[in-house]
Amino acid sequence: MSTQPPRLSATELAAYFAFTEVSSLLRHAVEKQLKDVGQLSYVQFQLLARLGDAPGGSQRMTDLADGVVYSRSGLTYQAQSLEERGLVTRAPSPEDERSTIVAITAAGREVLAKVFPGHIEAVKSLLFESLTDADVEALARMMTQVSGHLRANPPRSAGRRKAPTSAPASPSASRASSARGSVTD
Amino acid sequence: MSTQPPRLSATELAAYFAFTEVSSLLRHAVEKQLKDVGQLSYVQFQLLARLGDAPGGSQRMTDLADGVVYSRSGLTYQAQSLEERGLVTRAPSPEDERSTIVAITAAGREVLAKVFPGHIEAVKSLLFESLTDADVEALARMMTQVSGHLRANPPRSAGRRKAPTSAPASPSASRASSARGSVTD
DNA sequence: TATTGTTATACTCTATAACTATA
DNA sequence: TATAGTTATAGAGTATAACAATA
Repeated sequence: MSTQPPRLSATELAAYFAFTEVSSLLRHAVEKQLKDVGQLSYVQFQLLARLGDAPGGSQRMTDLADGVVYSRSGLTYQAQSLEERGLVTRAPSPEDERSTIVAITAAGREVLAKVFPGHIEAVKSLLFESLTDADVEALARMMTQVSGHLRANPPRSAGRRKAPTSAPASPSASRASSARGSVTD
Repeated sequence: MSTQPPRLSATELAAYFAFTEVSSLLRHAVEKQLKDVGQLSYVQFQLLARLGDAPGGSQRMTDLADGVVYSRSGLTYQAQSLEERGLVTRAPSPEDERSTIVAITAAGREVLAKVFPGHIEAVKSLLFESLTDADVEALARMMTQVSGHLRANPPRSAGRRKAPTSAPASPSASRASSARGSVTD
């Protein structure tokens, strides 16, 4: 009824389906492992892992959120949950009293350590076991490439506005600032 | 503290992280598009798409579930939701009165058609745009391989039991039967 | 008894909007 | 006014267990 619908080649379709299936199964398995072994959701694991890597084991809420893709309130929710379990602490930043500094505790590191082996094993056996070294290298290159592309082109609506019917976007300013893939998007 | 922890090579790590990030961002973008354009969750889209491909546009609940990885109740929930919106119908099978046959409706196909272009475009621009044809082919091969591997080796606990501390599970029977990667696992 | 599916229920997660406080 | 974070709240999704009906 309008512009030619975009198409995927047979190879692209196959790649997309298989990619989707793999990531879905892998994610599912990993989530189960994290939950079974460490009572952690995937997001919580990511947060802990980030903190574990961060210098000083701590980060501001905003920086933590960056990349974990959730809403601010979602991060607060998870951080609270982790704090209640004693895996992280939260304290106002001395430098900027508006900020909250989240820091991983020893207990947090323990959980991380407890969970890691199984996590890695799962990834190894599920994702890498059936790939050659060359494949893994190619995969790393491709995914890094795509990932960079995604970071550079923050997916907007990802399916452009429906029929706008009205003005083709007079920039109401405000939005723009979101610059680097902030929390929500 | 026990057996040598498994390790990932630097390349594997990079591949895993990038893979994870890509699949996460892609999934997020696709979910947004499906929701914006067709008020569909990803699962609902998958169900509709399956039905759309199925001969006669219909399938048994059990067969539908197979591969979508959710619990039976979860499928019932989604099927109900789709039925309420008139996108599918549900009726007992004539052959086996225990079974429920789910069939996509014309309205269901319309939604599918409405959602498809944006979906494909998103996949194209987010996943494939930065890859060469050769890359796509390699990706398809790898993912198909891994996917086959995963289907062959249904991820069990994916992270062996913790220290049981108590009774190591006296099998209350019942459970075992789940045989072929059924719904739940 | 085993299988198919639904219901009841509880819980986790996410998102929006309103709000507080600092800058 | 803009930024950082929290709270209140509502809604979607998932899982478990109990259940009903058919095979």
